[in-house]
Order: sequence, then structure tokens, then C-alpha cells
Amino acid sequence: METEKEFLSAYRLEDYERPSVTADVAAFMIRAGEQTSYRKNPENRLQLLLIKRGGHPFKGMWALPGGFLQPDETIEECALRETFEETNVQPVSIMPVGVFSQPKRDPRGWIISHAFVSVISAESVEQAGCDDADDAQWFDVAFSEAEDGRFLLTLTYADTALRAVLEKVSTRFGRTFFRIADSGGLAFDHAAIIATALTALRRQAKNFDTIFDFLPETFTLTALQKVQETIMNVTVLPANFRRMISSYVEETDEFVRGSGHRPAKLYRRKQSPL
Amino acid sequence: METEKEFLSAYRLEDYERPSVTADVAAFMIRAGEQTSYRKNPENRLQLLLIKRGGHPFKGMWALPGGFLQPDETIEECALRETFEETNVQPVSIMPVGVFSQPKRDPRGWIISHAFVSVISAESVEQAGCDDADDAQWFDVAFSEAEDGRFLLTLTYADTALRAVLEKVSTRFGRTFFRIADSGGLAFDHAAIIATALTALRRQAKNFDTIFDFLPETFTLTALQKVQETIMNVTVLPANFRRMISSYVEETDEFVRGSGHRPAKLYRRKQSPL
DNA sequence: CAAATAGTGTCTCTAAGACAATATCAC
DNA sequence: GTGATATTGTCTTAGAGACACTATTTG
Repeated sequence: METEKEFLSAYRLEDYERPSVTADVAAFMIRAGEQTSYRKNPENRLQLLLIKRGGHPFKGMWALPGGFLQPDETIEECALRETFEETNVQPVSIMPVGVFSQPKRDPRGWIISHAFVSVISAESVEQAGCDDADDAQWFDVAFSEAEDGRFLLTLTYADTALRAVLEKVSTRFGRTFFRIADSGGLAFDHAAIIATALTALRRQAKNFDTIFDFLPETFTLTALQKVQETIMNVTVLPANFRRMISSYVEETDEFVRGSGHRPAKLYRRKQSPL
Repeated sequence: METEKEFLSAYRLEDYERPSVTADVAAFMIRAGEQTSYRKNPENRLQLLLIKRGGHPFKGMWALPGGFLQPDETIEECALRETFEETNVQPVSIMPVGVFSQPKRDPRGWIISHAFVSVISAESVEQAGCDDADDAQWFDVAFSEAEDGRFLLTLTYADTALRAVLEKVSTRFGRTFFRIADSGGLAFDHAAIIATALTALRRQAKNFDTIFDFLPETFTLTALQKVQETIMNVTVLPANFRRMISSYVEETDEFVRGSGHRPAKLYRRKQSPL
């Protein structure tokens, strides 16, 4: 009778064919726009980090940052590592949004991708000072449903505009994924990954779970509301937002001053919401 | 200048180390218990399919059905294939519940597991007639929080009882995963996978998404309510359940007869809930 | 004071939970 | 009729959305 030890020493995983495994990260940030008047608050834009591919395949096209899983790390650690390598920022939180394993999705061969959303505050990106590489840029994000039921994903940076068209496929369990009708110049199946990531991000923003990660330690309730509105692409009445968020935040003694209007109290996230 | 075609023909994925990739499936079913009186409705039990391992490692221990990803399929197709191979039933729906990629989780080597929940109706299992293999059994499931905040997972079949103890680790995005304190005789990290799968299943059952898959085409509302109560481990007042479910179901003309009490109308799932 | 945002109070409506009451069958 | 489940109606209450109103600052 063979013992477990004997079995393991004779076992060869190499006898089976194996795929390469990657983590790809949709890193989002919210960038404050220009101040149009001395007393008006700035508009916000949701931005996504893309990398210009320097090598084949899809050379010169834009893609999500990502890389191969290493033997000594979990897939989450891989996603965090890749994000850090590209932005110099350690994200507060990442969320898995799906596994993309279509056999022919990568021309290099059998590669399955684990997609993650990560959320980064504009403040930390500025501090890290990694906002100027030619091959890594933050793109403005627009994502909405067209009249024909298809979804339009538009990513813009300076005079570069990527327009992808996607078809929503609803599966069971309230899950949705997207089929690419037009990749809009994005590499691989990354248009579908981005759409899936955005959908997941929006669903999470509903219960105020991710919105804090876009902001510094302390923030005004209006800034927090703007974050949620930017992500969800909706507007809420301030009175109602304040009531809904009240159990998740706590006051500080600080105020924002010099803004041309009534100063806003700064809040911080409450650790135990209930 | 190298063309993309030239690049691809020279590219060798084999130069990088690659993991083996598996899909493991937590297949759930609801089994009707014994009828204690001619007029009382039977109790339900939530059951989970486990396979007794015939070879090393963890020889003789119980594990989730699963297997290696093949080059011509997606990870979802792999999960469906594995479920079908073990039960002879094609599940209506599967849901991914997580990727388990701890480097040392499998003694055979670098193997990352993609966990899925699948939901099967007792009716289809009986029809498939695959309910009698010695090495594949449906275990009764109990999963609840102890006083010390840890979670107790108990799987019982005849005189076999597996008792695992888990610690809940709450991560961001409302996600939770479990650390194994005592595997209770389950192979690999499958105790944690089962706990994660159960948590995901319960969350889905809240919005009536998966509960239909446990039942045949037509069903009584009481049966549907029992399914939800069995999964969620709660009780609801019938009047309130009927109101909540009403937009998801539609009446048929059929009734259940011969039950010793007022006959119940049969319903079927409505395709477009709104 | 004007412009702009910060912040509060309250009305309505919906949906969930509790509970009471009635309906209908097999025996 | 009795025991059991099926089914309907209504009361209460919590929470979301709408809206009106007050407060505070800078130029």
C-alpha cells in the first residue's frame, strides 16, 4: 500500500497541461475638475488607469495593468502588487469581479485572467507622484446604456478617445457580463472586463462600501455625495444623502474654510456602522 | 521591426512557471424529509454533495467534486462538466464564489481552485438515478454561528459526521471569507470553500434568485417558502412571503390534491419579474 | 447684499413585519 | 366536525424620496 508521502513524491503536476494565470486590475480614481468660479465647487470625474502596451500583442493599444501570478502569492496579492507597480499606491481595497477564461481570449496562448477593481484616492496618487508616465494614463470614464439596449463605454484622455460597444448578458444570480461588439481599440477582452468592473463598482457604491476609498481620511459630506453620484451616475437630494450616510460617518471638529460660502464640517468614516 | 505575427510565433508561455487550475463545486439540493403524519407537510433538509477521495492526498476523506480546467473550456464550463460527471444532472445555474489561491493549499503543488455554487432540484437528482454510489453522498448541512463568534459547519450522512470550525474574516466590499480552525475531516481547504459558498447562497436567496432552482417547474408557494427558510435558516410569516414573492411567480390552473388539507395552487416562475 | 453651499425639519409613499380572520380539503 | 394547511386583509412601522426652509461664509 502506497503512503501519502510516497504518492506525493511520485506525483507530477507537469503531466497535465496548465494555463498561465494573470490578474488584471481596473484601478479607479476620482479627479476633481477645474474650479469655474471662486465660489463654485469643482466637478468630479471618474478615471481609470490604462497602460499603453509597449510590446506585442496589441502593441500600442491601451490595456488594463496586470501581470502573471507568481508561485508565492495569492491572486489578490498579485492584483495588489500589479496595482502598486503601476501607481506606486497601495490600494485600500480590491474586489474580485470575475474570471475571464475564454480559450481564445489571448493570442499568446492559454491565459486566464482574474479581474479586480481597486479604488484609489486622488490624494494618494498625487503624493505618490506617478501621474506623468507616457505609457500610463488616467482616462475619464463614461458608461451608459444606448437606446438600442447596448452599452457604450467611452474612455478619454487628452485627444485619445476609446469607444467600446458592449452587449449585456444577464446570467443567473443577479450577475451580468458583457460581450464585446466593438473593442474600441482596447487590448484583449479588456473592454468587457472594464464594463464588468464598473457594474460591480456601482453595485457596491449603493451601500456606501467603496466610496470612502476615493477620499482622504477626512472629507465633507458633499464631497462624499459627489463621489457616489459620480460613480453611480445619478443625483440624490443632499438632505436624503445625509440621512442615509449618517450611520457610517462621524463628525470631526474641523471645518473647510475660505470657500466663498458656508464652511462645511469635516467627517471621517465610522468604524462600526451599527 | 518585429511584426505581431513574428512575435507570437517566437513567444513561449512555457518560459514562465504556471499553476494548475481547478474548479470545485458545492452542489446543493433540498431533500424532503419523512412525512410524520398523513396531513402534515414534510420537513426539508439542505444537502451538499461530497466525494470520498479514492486516492492520495487526503485519501478516504470527503471533498467537494471538482477537477482540472481543460484548454478548450471556460472555468464555468469546467464547473458544469464536473457537476454533471458526479450527479448526471446539468445544473440550471452556477455562481462563482471565490478563487482560492493560497500557495500551500494543496500538497500536490501549485494548484489554484475556483469555487462555484450549483443548485439542483431533488426531482432531477432522483430522475438521474445517481444517488447510490458509495463514494458520492449527499450530506445534511448545518451552518451557524457559535457563542464565541466562530462558525460551526456540520455535515452529516448516516453515521458519518464532519464538524468543521471556521473563523469569519470580513473583508471590504461586503465580502467575507473563512479561515479554517478545524477542518473536521474535510480534504484540502474545502471547509472554507463550503462556508463561503453557503454564505453566498444565503445572500442570493434573499432576493429570490436561486430558490426556484431547487424545485420542479411548478411548485406551491409553501414549498418555495420552505426552500427559502431552509437555506436562510430563518422563518417568515406566510402572508408576508406571499406578498414579497408575488411579482416573481405566476399562477397555473393546477392544484395539489390529496394532502389532507386545503389544496394548494401550483405556481411557476415568471420570466420577467417587472 | 448676493451667490453659493451647508444643514435641518417634515410630509408622503412604499414595503416589510405582525397578526387576525376566513377557506378548503381528507379523514 | 377536526386537524392541518392555504389564502386574504389590515394595522403598524421604518426608510426612501421630495421639498421647503434656515444658516453661514466671501466678495
